[in-house]
Amino acid sequence: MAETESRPTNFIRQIIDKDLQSGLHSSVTTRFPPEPNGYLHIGHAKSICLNFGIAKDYQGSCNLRFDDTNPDKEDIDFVNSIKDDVQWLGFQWNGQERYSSGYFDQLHGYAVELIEKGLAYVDFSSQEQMREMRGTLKEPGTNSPYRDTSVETNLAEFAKMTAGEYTEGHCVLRLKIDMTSAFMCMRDPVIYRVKFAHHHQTGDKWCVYPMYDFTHCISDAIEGITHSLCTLEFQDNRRLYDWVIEHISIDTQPRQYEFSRLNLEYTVLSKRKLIQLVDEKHVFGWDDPRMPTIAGLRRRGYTPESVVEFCKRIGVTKMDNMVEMSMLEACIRDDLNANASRAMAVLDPIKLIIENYPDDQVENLTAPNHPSDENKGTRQLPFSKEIYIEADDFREEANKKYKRLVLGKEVRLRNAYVVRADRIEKDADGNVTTVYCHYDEQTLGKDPADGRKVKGVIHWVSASQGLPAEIRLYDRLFTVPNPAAEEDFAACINPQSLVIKHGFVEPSLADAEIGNALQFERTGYFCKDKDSREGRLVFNRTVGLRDTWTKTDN
RNA sequence: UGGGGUAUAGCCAAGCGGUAAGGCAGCGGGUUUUGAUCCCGCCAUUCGUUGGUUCAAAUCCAGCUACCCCAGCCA
Repeated sequence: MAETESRPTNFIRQIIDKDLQSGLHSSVTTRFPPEPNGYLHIGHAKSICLNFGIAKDYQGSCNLRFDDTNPDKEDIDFVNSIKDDVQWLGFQWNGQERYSSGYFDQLHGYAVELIEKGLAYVDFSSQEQMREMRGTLKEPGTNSPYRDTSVETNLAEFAKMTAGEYTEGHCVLRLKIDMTSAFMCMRDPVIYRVKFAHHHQTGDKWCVYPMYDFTHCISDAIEGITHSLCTLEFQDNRRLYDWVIEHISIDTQPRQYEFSRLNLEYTVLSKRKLIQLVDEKHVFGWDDPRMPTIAGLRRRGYTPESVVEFCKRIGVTKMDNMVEMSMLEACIRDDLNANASRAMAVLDPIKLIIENYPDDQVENLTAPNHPSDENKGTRQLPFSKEIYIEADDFREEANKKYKRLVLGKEVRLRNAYVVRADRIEKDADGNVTTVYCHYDEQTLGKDPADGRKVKGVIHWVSASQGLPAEIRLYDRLFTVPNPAAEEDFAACINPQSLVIKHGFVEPSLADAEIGNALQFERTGYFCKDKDSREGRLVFNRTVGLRDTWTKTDN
């Protein structure tokens, strides 16, 4: 595909360049740290490409770490799908995958250390009380009555928490920082809560679980992460990240840098909303081809190369953004134009009968699989007296701008002969059902000998040899560019996001591979769906061909 | 006067004191047995705004404006 050859340059790579030049670091270690509470989406792809891309370009390494500190929301199925998706994108993490839960013992030890230093305390205030004491954005908070509990008592109480002697919500372990800080996250943040939940990695070993802010920075430090990259909403949390690292006995010093998350028009990219789409059955599942998930894009026919290229094109900055869908579509078209084999399929068939063609003759025409890449070879295309053409490709009358078949005029059948439409048959509703025509048998592979010009070319499928197929056409999932900004985003789901056609495809597609990209000429890019069964072909439209005609004229 | 961030074309985005890259989209034209592809051309006298410093400012300074994030025992 047409890749932008230059290496990406962005503010994070500039920081890394500086750190390497100054000798602060001699190598780079990054990490991709998803919480296994859902499937990965295209926004995660941006982070994956950033983290793994940096590791690759700087000869460093990138860890895959599951940030699994909240067993209520997490599931082993999600960790498996995430591993699959990262590998599908073409990246390999350093060694085994890691888990924050793998550090629970160490994390607990650091919590005890902070208690011993008088920097953490067990708080028995209710959640409501804690909220009141936290203050507001403009007013400082007030100290908890438990803030001055002795170290010995705190040690004992935390031990009891850990031993399961307190119920959920009864108490938490908090850091003792500053209840008047302008950073809300520094107002004595909770770092451990009681939770009697089964964990997919640690089972029932724990009934206290550490919070994100306490876990993430320490996990980074344990793994020797040099540059911890996350999204903008964690900018305030960086103060807490640094505070924790500074106050525990650990000798590495990871630094956090934040970049803006991806927003894509006409879809949603928040885990919560995607979960809702699946749970409320607005889509058929996480891998529904309309979903912006990696699994959905894959099933839709997007290639890993196209997704990586997209991430390269959108760049990495700190600016809030809303990327147009056309950017993503351009990436997959670039890839598939170069790499997809061509085929013919008729989505809205009407019959075309060639009256001067022998009744039972079936001719095997040879067609190239790609217009410019001869290495892709050729295929056999059976031609017969009765064929299907697209209903849109015929009109009883039309102006000269219409380059298809018109009654009394000629058109080229792609890879075959020139035909002239003579008469038609209509159904009760007045729709054309059959076009009768004559073909010029001298026009196979060459223009008419008498020099007459035939400007139009239309695709077709032999009626007797073609295979019936279900063809699924996808459109944007939402009717508005920014559904996340709506009061009820689910109310903006596009009712036309899936349109099913029953058409015919050329017989060479009988054993197409699931997911393998094809171009249905003049129509778009497609791939066979996993729902296909013996005798029941199902194709997904990945993206239509660029179309500068139906847009303007018609 | 809570704090933290961000402002360059319709969208994404380079730029880092020396006179506005690139991509997407769009618009013209050429080639074409895909209205695709490909090719050629056009598309910011101006960088949120107002001042200041300078021979020189998108880049430095000050004020202003707009937008995003923060008051989970979520991440």
